[in-house]
Amino acid sequence: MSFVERGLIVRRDDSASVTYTDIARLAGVSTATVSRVLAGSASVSRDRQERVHLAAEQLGYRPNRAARALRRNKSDTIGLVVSDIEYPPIARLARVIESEAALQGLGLMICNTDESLTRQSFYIDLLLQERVAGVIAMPATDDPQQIRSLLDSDIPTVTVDRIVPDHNVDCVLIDNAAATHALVADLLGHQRRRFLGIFGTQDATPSRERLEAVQEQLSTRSGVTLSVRTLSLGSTIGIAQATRRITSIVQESFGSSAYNPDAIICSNAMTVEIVMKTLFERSIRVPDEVSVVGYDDMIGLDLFYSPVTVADQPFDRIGKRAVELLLSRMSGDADRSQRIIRIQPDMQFRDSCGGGHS
Amino acid sequence: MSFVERGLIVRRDDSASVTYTDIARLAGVSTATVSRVLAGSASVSRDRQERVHLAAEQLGYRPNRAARALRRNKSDTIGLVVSDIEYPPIARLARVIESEAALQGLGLMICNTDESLTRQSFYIDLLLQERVAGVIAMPATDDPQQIRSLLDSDIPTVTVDRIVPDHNVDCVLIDNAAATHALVADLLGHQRRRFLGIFGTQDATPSRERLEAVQEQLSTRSGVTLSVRTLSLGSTIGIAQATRRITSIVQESFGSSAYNPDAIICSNAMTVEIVMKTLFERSIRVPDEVSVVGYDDMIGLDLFYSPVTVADQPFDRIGKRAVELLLSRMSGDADRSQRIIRIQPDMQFRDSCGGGHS
DNA sequence: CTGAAAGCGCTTACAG
DNA sequence: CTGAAAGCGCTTACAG
Repeated sequence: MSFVERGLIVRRDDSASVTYTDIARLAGVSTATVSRVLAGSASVSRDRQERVHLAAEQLGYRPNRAARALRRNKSDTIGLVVSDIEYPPIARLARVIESEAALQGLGLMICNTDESLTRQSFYIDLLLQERVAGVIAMPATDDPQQIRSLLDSDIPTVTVDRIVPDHNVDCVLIDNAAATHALVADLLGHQRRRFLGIFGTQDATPSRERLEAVQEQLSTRSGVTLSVRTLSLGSTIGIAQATRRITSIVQESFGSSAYNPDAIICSNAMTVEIVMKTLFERSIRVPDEVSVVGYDDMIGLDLFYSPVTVADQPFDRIGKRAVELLLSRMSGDADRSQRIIRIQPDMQFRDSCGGGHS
Repeated sequence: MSFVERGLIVRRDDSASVTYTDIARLAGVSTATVSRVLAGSASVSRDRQERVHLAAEQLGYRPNRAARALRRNKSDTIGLVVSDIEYPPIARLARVIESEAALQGLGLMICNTDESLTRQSFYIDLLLQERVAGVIAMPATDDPQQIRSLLDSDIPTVTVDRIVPDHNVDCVLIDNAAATHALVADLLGHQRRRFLGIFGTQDATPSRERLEAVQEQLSTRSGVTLSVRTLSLGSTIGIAQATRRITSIVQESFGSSAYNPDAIICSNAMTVEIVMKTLFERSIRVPDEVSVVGYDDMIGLDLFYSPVTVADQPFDRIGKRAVELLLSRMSGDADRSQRIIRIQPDMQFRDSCGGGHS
């Protein structure tokens, strides 16, 4: 072990670990050769290759990722920046990305922003300090300024779900217009005429595209009305308050002098959940009195008292594509234009729309 | 910037970053002093402290975590080893741990094992390569041999949910006996007499403790029967096959010549979901014909066609305690005996048990 | 309180 | 194909 010959000035406080020096000595080669063999890079004679591999194994060599990262100014870790890992579709995204990253020997660092721009900046800074090899992000907003330091770095970045207008970031997201059209068509097919749309922040791609699509689709219909409520950025109000907000939107929408929608479009699965709960508590029957549809599937949604029709975002496929794009950027082709990949939604027609898919 | 004076042998391929050398020069101090100031360690004159902080700010200094990790042989990252980040209670655990870690400036690396011992070993090795500052793990089994290299390292480790018999690992988990007693008591209160228990691998703490508790509690009751089915370790069969297994357990349990339970105890929320789905598809009414209870709450479970009674594991509190224990281990007191913290379950009595909590 | 200097474990341009 | 050597950006024991 090299510790026997290390200077005495600084002592390691943990059990000595095996280094290239140890392997080199045992294999009778230089550390440069050890590096070449273990990195599988430059060509080394077969004989030496074997000796190095054997020595490494005998000594139980374990690479030191920090040393490698320092030398190469790039770690073998990628960062995942998301709003909320607890949101089931995002958990699925994380799972897929983690699994693909592991295949490349890359670690995955999770960064949960709660859609707070402050936390988002904090995490981007942390990832820059870490010199991560790449970042997959679902930024709180589409604003490039909010992730400026990441864009200005040379760290390959791919966004998911949200298009940041910058040539340096690819994006993978579903076809929100197609998803919306399918949902609205199903509602119209069930003779729904009074729509209530509950959408998220218009500072991010999905809710903006979805709202636009609904408005466009309904604008040509006569006798059909649309009432829209948008929520502000998650961070600015917090989850508890968002829940209260949605609950009150639903409550205010029903009653003798209210809008009384016969269809509610919810921009995500949490909204679906809150809406369904509020309707249940107020004994407003789904789908008899009102249809409910949403975006994003979630485990159990098909077992609700009225199974909910949704346009699922297939985050397993989205995650895989995102990793593909990221790896491609990581392996060099950095100076090209922005790639935007659209994935088709996975429609789940269930009873909440009116039963018997139209 | 220091790049102007760096040797020419190796060129940085990215934009030059600010280092201690730059700060030291601008502040007119040594790099040692810069380190002392920015690490907030040894005492430095107020005057120099200010100059260093000012210089760091002016230059837009960003620490290099790899360099620090290499020098200290320990990174500012902790590892989280879990079976499946997509399982909602675990997603919550990850969220809490991530949030607590961020408060300490620690990154969180996610390791998803799918309960595969191979993947578990792979990830432990990765975390060792990373020289993580600590690990919180939900190991696939209680067997210390499976995480031997982690235990043999000097990396502080805390387990969650599963007790690994080794003095070097603290553990935080719920009081499985109390949870079980509460569930069984509720079932008995609703005159249930024919129990079917579907438990997970007996190689891990929770299912073992729960099964023991059920058996013990029912053994003193006359006229009450218990049929037990246990599933093997997740990895050995995979999720799809586990689903099929549970589905067929339920299907085989009902029919003229079958056991026909009037109460099903499910060892986790995924089992609850599969059982509820199978019963729904077979039109077996809950709770009229059979009660269903489980462990772990999950969003939406209260909106099921029959809201499900569960003993929730409060993973937010569990996660916080785990981080506390880990930080305490990380700050030194490593050579003490194993600490085991029991958290009380959070009972959610709902209709699936028979309505109107007994 | 402070600085000069060594060294953490790798990678790689250079010179054979 | 191979090795000697420099250097990545920090931290810290040592000597003032």
